[in-house]
Amino acid sequence: MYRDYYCNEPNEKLIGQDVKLSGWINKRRDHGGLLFIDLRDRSGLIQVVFDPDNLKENEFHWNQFRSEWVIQVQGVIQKRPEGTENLNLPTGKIELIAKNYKVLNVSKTLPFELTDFKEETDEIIRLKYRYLDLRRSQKYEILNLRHKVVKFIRDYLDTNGFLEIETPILIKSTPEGARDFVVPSRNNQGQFYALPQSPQQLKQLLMVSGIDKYFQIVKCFRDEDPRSDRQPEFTQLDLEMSFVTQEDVLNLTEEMFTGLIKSLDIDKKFNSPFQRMTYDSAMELYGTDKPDLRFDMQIKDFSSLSKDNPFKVLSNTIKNKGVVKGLVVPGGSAFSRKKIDSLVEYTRELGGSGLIWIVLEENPGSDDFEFKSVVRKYLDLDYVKNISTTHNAKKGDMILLVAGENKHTLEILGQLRNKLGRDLDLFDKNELNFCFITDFPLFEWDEENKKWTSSHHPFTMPHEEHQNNITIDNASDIRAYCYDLVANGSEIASGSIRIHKKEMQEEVFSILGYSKNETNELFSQLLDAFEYGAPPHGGIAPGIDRIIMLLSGTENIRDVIAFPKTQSGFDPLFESPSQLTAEQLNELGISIKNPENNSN
RNA sequence: GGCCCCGUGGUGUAGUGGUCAACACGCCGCCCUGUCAAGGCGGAGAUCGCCAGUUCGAACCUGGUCGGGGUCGCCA
Repeated sequence: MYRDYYCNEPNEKLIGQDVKLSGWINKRRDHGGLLFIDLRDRSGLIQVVFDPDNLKENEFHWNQFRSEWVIQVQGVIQKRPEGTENLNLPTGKIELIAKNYKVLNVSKTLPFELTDFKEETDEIIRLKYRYLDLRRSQKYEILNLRHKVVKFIRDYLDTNGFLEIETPILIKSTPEGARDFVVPSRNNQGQFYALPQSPQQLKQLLMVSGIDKYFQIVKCFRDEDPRSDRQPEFTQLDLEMSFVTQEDVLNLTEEMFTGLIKSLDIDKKFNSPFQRMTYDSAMELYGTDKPDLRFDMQIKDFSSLSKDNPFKVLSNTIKNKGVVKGLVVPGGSAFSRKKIDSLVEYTRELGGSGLIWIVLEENPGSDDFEFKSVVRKYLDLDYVKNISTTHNAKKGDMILLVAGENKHTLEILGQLRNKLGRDLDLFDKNELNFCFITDFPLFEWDEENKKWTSSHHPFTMPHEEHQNNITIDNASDIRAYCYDLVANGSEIASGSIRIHKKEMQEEVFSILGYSKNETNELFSQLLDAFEYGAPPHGGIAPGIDRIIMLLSGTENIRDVIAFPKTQSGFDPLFESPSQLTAEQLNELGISIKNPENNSN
């Protein structure tokens, strides 16, 4: 036996007892004739005292000890002498007096320090030595949190009658959605599997099988550029239920998330019940389908007040079927000119033609209304008074206006709103604000490829009133039983009620531009199944990584994944992706187009 | 693919045209029996990501390139 306790377990009740502990040397304080070490494992630290009077001889003398050596110590737990307690440590009132020890392994000097008080080492170095980075307590806590979340979900869904079922990782490439990661087949040269972007069709087939309630905590793969909240492989809780309506799925989701957060001992407050908002109002009020509702500052419509304005930038936009919309920034008059200019620049980076800012000046002791703006000479006082009154802007505030096409204008203002929320500290970092966004459009117009695409995925059920009229002509009007769970401006889960009738599914595919042949080729496994009594069904898929980000307060998805990849999809630890040998390529029947990229 | 930011001993930083590239932590050695981010003294360790250019002279300026981060496109 290597140990009797984890390092943080001994307490005053064990005083006088003989115990054995094992762990890493976190820190060594060598006083010449006396050595203190902090012995560390995943649970924490305990101070061990090496005093020559108490120690047996050993192959290593204790003054050879170095950081990160792995040792086993046997000794007696002792109350620390008066005045030497360390209240920063849970074990700070006691210490282990070493009587015997064994060096289980030595360690080279680490490439970076694990101490918490230093500034963070460059991430690429930490990823290369991820196994060392993960020794740090903050990293362990995140992995522990992740374990608890997944454990809760499994228990909760088990209690509610769900079956956890595995689905294949080697499946078939489909043209919809993200780029696939592909795997060449040796037995079928020239043919490829694809890794699932999600087990979507498989779980629907399980519903046809009568499984009724399915879930899986499963890796999904999308060969698209990573972001701070996106990795090429990530984990979803994929779940599906038969004989359910949208309301059933949302209620289950809400109950699960509420129960989850309550089960965790974390310092976060959250709203209950969750808010509900349609996609259309989210876009109109917040300029995004994932609004951060921890703060207000809704987008306001200034169009009708601006349509006759002599300032052509405003009136001409309205004439050309555009809009003038904007934000009232509370206390915005305190912004420096430099700060305002950076907002204008930010708007341009987002593709906006410009940002009109109007600072309503604070005039203590006077009722005079005055304002500042770079377009001051084009704007009259009455207009500014008018829009201020209508949209409740007060002295000391700033009005920001964007003129242009409606959707683009809203999206720009949505991003500006998020930036201002961050810059002005408008929200409480310890708050979790959950909201279901519902009634997404079934289709979206893809301007680049001049075709309709699914806004969620092609298996989404349209609302009843559109079900008998799924045509190209009204494609933009069709709303769907499709929903997202959004928290603090981040999409946490996404789901829908699915189509379960072959004819309706075929109508949707035809609007997406698939011929009958293509539909059969790519989706016959699902369409055939629908002919054998497919039940109504629907589900949702929360992103596990994002849930952990939210709960742990981290801003980067790499922090919640044990072995993540960089933004270029590189794994610095294994140095993958990597080349194959000539024999491997030959066996797969693959030749490399640019041999200079493969020197094997 | 576009845009923005970053790259200096092992780690984190300073250094914006001119002698041996500075500091902290870490590391090595010596001293030290109550420290806990121990302390004291001493020491080693960097051709400033890479390539080219400008210049009498480049860590510093310019161009390119590689790597990292953020973001837009992309992500059914």
